Formats: sequence, C-alpha cells, structure tokens
Amino acid sequence: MDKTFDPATVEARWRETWEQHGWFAPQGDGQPYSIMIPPPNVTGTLHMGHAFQHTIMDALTRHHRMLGDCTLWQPGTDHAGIATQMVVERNLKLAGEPSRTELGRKKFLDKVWEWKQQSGNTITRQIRRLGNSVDWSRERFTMDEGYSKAVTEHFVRLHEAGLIYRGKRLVNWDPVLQTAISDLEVVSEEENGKLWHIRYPLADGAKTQDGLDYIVVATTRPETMLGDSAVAVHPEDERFAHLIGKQVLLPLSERRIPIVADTYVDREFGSGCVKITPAHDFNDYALGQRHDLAIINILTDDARINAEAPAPYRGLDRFEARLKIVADLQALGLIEKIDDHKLKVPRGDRTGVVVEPYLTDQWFVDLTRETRHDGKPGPGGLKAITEPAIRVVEDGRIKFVPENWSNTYFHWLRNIQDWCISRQLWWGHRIPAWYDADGNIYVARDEAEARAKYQLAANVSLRQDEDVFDTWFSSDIWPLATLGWPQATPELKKFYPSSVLVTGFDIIFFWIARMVMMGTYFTGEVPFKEVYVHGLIRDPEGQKMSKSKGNVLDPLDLVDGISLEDLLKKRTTGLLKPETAPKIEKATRRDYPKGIAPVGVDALRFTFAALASPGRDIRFDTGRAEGYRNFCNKIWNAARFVLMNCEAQDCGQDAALPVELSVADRWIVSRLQKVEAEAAEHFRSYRFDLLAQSLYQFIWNEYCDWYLELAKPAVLNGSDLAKRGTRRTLVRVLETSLRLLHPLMPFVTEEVWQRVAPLAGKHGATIMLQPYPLTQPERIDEAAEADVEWLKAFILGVRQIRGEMDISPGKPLQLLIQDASALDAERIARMRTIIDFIARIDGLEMLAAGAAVPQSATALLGNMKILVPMAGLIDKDAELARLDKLIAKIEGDLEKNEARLASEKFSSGAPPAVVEKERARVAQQKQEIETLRQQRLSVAAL
RNA sequence: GGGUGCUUAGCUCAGUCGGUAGAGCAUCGCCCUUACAAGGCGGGGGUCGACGGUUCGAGCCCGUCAGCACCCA
Repeated sequence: MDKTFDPATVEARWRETWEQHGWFAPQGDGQPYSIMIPPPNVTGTLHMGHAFQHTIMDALTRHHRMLGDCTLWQPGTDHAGIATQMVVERNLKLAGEPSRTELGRKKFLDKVWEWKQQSGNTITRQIRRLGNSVDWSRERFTMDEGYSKAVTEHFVRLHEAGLIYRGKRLVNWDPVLQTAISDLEVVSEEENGKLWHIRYPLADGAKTQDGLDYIVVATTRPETMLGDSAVAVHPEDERFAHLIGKQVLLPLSERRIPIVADTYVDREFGSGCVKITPAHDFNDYALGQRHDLAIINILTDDARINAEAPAPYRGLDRFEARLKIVADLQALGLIEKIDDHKLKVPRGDRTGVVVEPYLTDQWFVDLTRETRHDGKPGPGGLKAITEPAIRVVEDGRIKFVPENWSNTYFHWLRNIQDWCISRQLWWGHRIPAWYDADGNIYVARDEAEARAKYQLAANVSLRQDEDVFDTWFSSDIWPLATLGWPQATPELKKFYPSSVLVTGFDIIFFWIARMVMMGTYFTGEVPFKEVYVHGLIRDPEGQKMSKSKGNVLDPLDLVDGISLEDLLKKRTTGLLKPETAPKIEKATRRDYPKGIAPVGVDALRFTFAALASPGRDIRFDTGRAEGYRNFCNKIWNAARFVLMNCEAQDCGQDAALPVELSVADRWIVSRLQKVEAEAAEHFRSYRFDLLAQSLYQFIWNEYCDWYLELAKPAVLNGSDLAKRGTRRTLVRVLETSLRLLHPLMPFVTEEVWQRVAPLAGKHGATIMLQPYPLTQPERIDEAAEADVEWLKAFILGVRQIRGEMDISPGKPLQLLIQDASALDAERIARMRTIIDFIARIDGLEMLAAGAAVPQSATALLGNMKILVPMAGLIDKDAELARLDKLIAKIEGDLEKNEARLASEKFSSGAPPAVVEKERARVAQQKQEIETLRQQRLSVAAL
C-alpha cells in the first residue's frame, strides 16, 4: 500500500465497478426501502446543495442496503420548463442563431432536445463521481414518453373529477418570458420608489369638506390610472362620507368613474383615497369583484400600453408611459406632490423584471372549493385534495424531520389559493385540451380520444391549447410516475410509498406539498413516510451561494482541488453583471488565498455529514474538509499497520483455535459495541452529524490513538495465543469499523476492506453488500473499560511529566510508585508490559508507604503517586511551576465545590447521591492538594 | 405586522435526561519514536448574546430584550 491515501485512483476504480455489477439496483427479498431523488434540472450542473443532499440520501441508501432491505434510490432529472427554455434561448442568441420565435415551436423544441442530449448527462456524470448509489437502470426524465403520459393522465383525471378549470384570472405575468408564473416564482423586495399624489377632479360640481373640487389619490404606479375604474374610500371615513356614490372625472382618459366605499382602504395611508385598477392589482381586483367594477386591461403581453388606453400612450412601454403620464399630469397641474417611498417590488425570480398582475386565461387546479366548480355532484378541491394533504401530516402518516417544518406546511396549505398550472412556454408538457372554432374546450388524453369522448364529427377542426404545464405540475407525481403509474406495476406496489424524502425547505410549497396532494389523491397513500429537511449550504460569510454573487463552489473542485487562478476564472466569466468581477475576485482571494486543496469524495461527504445538524444552515468550511481528508489518510495508515502485522499471519480466522484476549482487546471490542449502538440510533434519528462524530472519535481517538498502541507489545512479543487474539481483534475491529463508516465514506472503506476483509475471514465482492454492523451487548465489558481508563490515566500522567519537562519521548524512564491501592498494584502487575511499552518505562519500583522518596516529578492517579526521579532529567523550577499550576487548578475547583457543599440548600435539596458524589469529589481534591503540596515542599527543599 | 431558526474557544460547529462545557481547524512547546509530519505527544484558550425567573443546581426549562438569518403577509 502507498504511504498516503490517494482518493482519485481509488474513486475511479470503485464507482465503475459498483455500477457495472448492478449493485445499485434493489435486490433480495428484504423489506422495501426507497428514496426518490429530487430530480435536478437536466441541463444544470451539480452544486453544493445537491452534493450535500445526495450525501445524505446515499448514506441512507447504503445503510439500508447493508441492513438487508430491498433498497431503491430512484434517479432522474427534471425538464425545468422556464429555466431550460431560457438557457436555450440565451444560447441561440450568443451563437447568433435565429431566435425562438423566428424558429417556431417545432424547430425550437428540436434545439432544446439537442441541448438536452448535449448537456443532460453533465449532472448525472457529476452524481456518479460522488459515488451515489442510485439505480441508474431506472433513470427517468420528466419529458420521457412514459412519464409524459402519466402527466397527461393525472391532468385528465383531475379534470374529469371536476378539479380543474379554465378561467380568466389575474396572474403574475412575466413580460419578458411572456408567461404566467406562480406566486412562488415571484420575489418581492423593498426598493426605493415614489408615491405620486394625484388630483382627481370631482364630477358634477361636487366638493370636498374643505371645499376643493378634487380629491387626491396616492399611487406608486401612476401608469395604471389609465385602467382605473373607481376611487375607493373607507366607509367610516367622515372626510369622504358625503362623496360616496359620486363620481370623479379620471384625468387623461376623461372617463367618469365612481367613488365607492370599502373597508379595504387604509385611512392612514396617503390621502385616504385609493384609485382602483381591477385589471392590474390583486387587491383592486378583489375590490372590483365586490363592487362589480369594470375590468379594464391597459397592457399588452410585453407590458406596453394597449389600445384600451388614450391614443397618446398606446405602444409605450409601461415605464415610459409612467414618465409621460406624470409629465402630462404635471402640465395639467394635477400632481399634488411626489414623496419618496419604499415599496415592495415583485420581480420574476428568473428574469428579474417587474412582474405585472395581468388578466389572462389560464388553467387552474381547484384547491379551495367544498364542491365542484361546475356544479356537478362531488367534492371540490378543498375536500378532495387540500384537506387530505393536511390530514396525512396531522395524523402522522407523514413525519417532518425536524418536526417544526410541519407548521410551515400547514400554514401554507391552510391559506392556499387555486394553483395556476398553465405556462405560456413551449418547453414542457403540452396541455391536452382542444378548442373548436367556437372556443368550446375538449379535454382528453389525445385528439382522437377528444373526438370520441365528445362525439365530434371528423370535419370539426380542433386546435390544441398552445400552453404547457407548470413544471411542478409534472414533478408532483414524481414518486408515482417513476414507478410506472398509472399502471399498477410491481415496482409501484413495492416501493410506493417511498420511505423518506430528503430535500431543502425552499421547496416545501413548490414540490413537497404538491406531491403529497397528488400522491394522496391518486392512490390514497402518502408518497413518502418521512420528510427530512436539510439546511442550505452557504459561503464562509454565511451568504447564500449564487452565480451572480460569484461565491459558488463546484463540489468537484473540492474533490479534485483547484488553483486560485482557475477558481477566479470560473467565478468571473459569463457574469450577467461583469462590473461585479473585481468584488468577486477580492472576496475569492480572501476566502481561498491558496485555492482549494483536493480532499477527495469521501472527505467531502464526511464534511457534509458532520455539518448536517438539524435545522441549521451550513457555512462551508474547507478547513473542516481538509481535516476529514486527513481522517481518510489516518484510516489508510491504520490499515497499513494492521496489514503489516497481520498479513500472512495467523489472525484467528479459524474459530476452532484457542485465542487469548488482552484487556486492550476486550476494551476495544466493548467500545465497538457501544459505537455500533450509537450509529444505529443516529441513523434512525437522521443525526448524521453525531454519527460522523461518533465514528471519527472511535476510529481516530480510540482505535488508532490507543488500541493500535496497546496492541503493539502483544503483536511484537506476545505468546502465540496472545498474538492470535490481538491480530484477530485488530483485523475484526478494523473490518467492522469500515462497514460502519461505509455509508458516509464509500471509497476508502471499500478499498481498505478489500484487503482487510479476508484476514477477518470475510469474503464478498464488495463491502457495500456486507451486513451493517449491529451491537452485541453481551460483548460489552465494563471491567476492561475501567482497566483501560485507568491505564490511559496512568500513561497520561507520565506523558505530562515528559511533555512539560521536555523529556524526549524516546528516553526510557524509571518510575517509583507510592500509595498504590490494592487495585492499583494489581493493575500495575497485570498491565506492566503495556505500561512499560507505551510509557517507555524501563524500571518500576513500588515504594512502601512512608518510604523515603528521592526528588521526583509527580503525577497523581487517584491517591497513587507516580514519581519520576529527577536526577539528571528534571529542572527543579520547571517542576515547581508545574506543581503550582496543578495545585492552583485543583484549588480553584475545590473552592467552588466546598462552597456548594457548605450550603444548606444544596445538602438538603439535592438528591443524596449527588451530595455524596460532591463529598467524595471534595475529599479527593483535598487529598490531591495535600499530596501535591508535600511534593512541592520536597522539591523546593532540593 | 405574524412566524421560524440562530447567538457556545480566534474560525466552523457539537452539547442527549438540568449535575463542573467538547470536537475539527488555527495557536504554543517537544518529537521525522518502525502505520500515518495530511503525523505523534503535551499545553494554552470560554462571563455559553443581555437581563430576569423556576430550581439545591441552568449552556440546557420559562419570560423579556438585543442582534443576525430566513419564511409568510
């Protein structure tokens, strides 16, 4: 074996072997365990969030596979309608090719498929590199034929059940993409704007209380006044009570519009009068419905002023129109004042342009009605879809981890709106609805079925709806359709419901809730039993990682390493705002002055696991990853040691031969049982951080730091029986540790296991199909643990003297022991070989109580004094300083403890056992101080 | 405005049942000791955000406040 672990070669070899052997596919007749991958965007690339999420899913998958479950991790990708269409459009533009609209629908879609062929395997290749054990033979894409059929099917069935309707509604309209987008795709942030106070003249000679012939409305969007159909005041606002029912003359448009009263109006805001534009504001729309107001749309699809508006404004962009309107109003003397104003501006999350509330025909899933929207008998969406989706979480059929995410889920579902599922895009599942010349709608699985179903003559010409479904209205059946739904396949029967969904909180609404709705609606069963919600990966400053901020990390750059120059290049090329490059460069130089050192996949995965504390985002720390790379190397070298000492030796594989187990052997086996129990518990509770900590601690601090050292004397000089026992323990504990660790660190464990397993009498083609270690409580040996704890304390005492006296570790020491208890003496006698070896002792003398002691440095172990004679070795002042430090430390503690014990409250209030423990501690500390003081006196007297 | 989470060593984070606060990285000293210098051994480093309450005892339970982050309106 090489002296250091080289991840790259090991990874390349194993990920191919595993996949080629088909070991990722479900096998055996164990109980089913399944995880559906949250399908990444097919044209995307792997980011840190994926790598993190996949680490967790792979750990769970490998764990259950090793437990003998029939385990499926279902992979696949999503077509990501808007995102992909935008990417392809941008590529066309960059390449100077014809635009989407110039190409036309069919040719454009060919281009998208081309792009998918070309870049669609980037992300799956990246997933492979991380060793993720997904069943590639079952890979699905949401635009696959079978999947698309399922999407159509679920739409048609919902439609037949009266849960889908088409209607003219205000939607969020992205004027660049020229499509409706959902609330969830709109991000509203506070921006600096203006509040225009505009005078609306009163009609018919009406006057305000102050005798003015106009009222003032305040608006943040003056251009919408072209579509005003009323002015509203609060019904209890005395200032305007006499004007309710009167009319104003809308400036510029010269239309008469009514003054209405509605409690929606905030009397304190602006002038207390609000202009009402039902076609261009959600609140105004609702108010307009209540008051039966006209709905006047004044915008085109690309947010220009349309022909409804007065001629001078037609064709102007909405922001140009705003300028002109304000100027014209000013010229007319109708601007009362203009204030600075902060307001929430809604922007499309893809384009960043201001989104318009816009009145269009769209398809909706009913989620809010008690009964069917079409008046036919049967439940509406509230009863049929929404309430059942709430109930399955309430009654525990779905459990969120951490639990409190269920509140977010409930809150959203209890305030839900109908779901607009149509998008004015080309890339996606085309809506299976056809229109005849009169605009009648026919919904069916295809045109032929539509004709048959609605008994349409062959000569009736039908035109299919141009729109496609919202991408989430296809991934909502991901757990079903990937398993073959609507067919009742064996896979569906076996793996649905899936065991757990692993995902980020940001898509609780987008995806989780919708899978629950659809899964439960169509099968009566939940799509997954648990939802593990993980945090976000952030940069070292705690910022979200994003391309535009230039702080993204490619997980594979951590795996392979990257130079500062290459990282800079990656982060600053192709920026939407090239002017941010210097800032990005500065931050990058600060965070990664030497670039990023390669750590390998195992270390990256282990880092994610170690940082995966529940309910917490992760600031990614490359230092931590490097620490875990060292852990891989530690394992590697521990294995080298074990192999050097055990290969071609008798390692006790033959169970018939007798063995002798040392106290160290029994200790490490006992500790192993406890770690196995912890691992099981931490997997059960999704505490990957604690799991990582337990395994790291056991392997490094117990197995490597202590057990390998303790084993050395036995392996070198022990009897044949002892050698066999220790070799067997060395090999078995290592082999077991590798299996324990395998779900987190698949590569290094596989590579090492291949070499170590035969020595442990294990034979198998791969560690990934070996049983996961389970605790055997009967092998816990508290006596051995106590012995070794004592032994470690003994050796620590000697090492502290060495360390602080600057005595070289190699220099053999003489020890004197005084005031040993019978147990101390017995332990010394029994473990003498180990003590001599590890502490480098070449003489140990038990002194009688009260015997004269030469000048020595002292360590205490209980009441026992471990003395290192000073002659020629130890500096008097150094020893005095050391003793003073020790004494001061114990005195500090003692003072606190004595005060506590002296308090009446404590001795009468605390449980007797606690008081007793405290007494014993105080007595012990007093004794120690006394001993150390005497020792100090005798050293000082030198 | 409503909600959630966070605040612990210089940095990144654990801390289970309330019983004297831990890890990694960084730092200091010694050591290239036969698995490992990506290492070994030893050390230093803390008013657990603030205040109040419950309790014999609070990092942990309760309340108030501050700061930060996110979600919803």
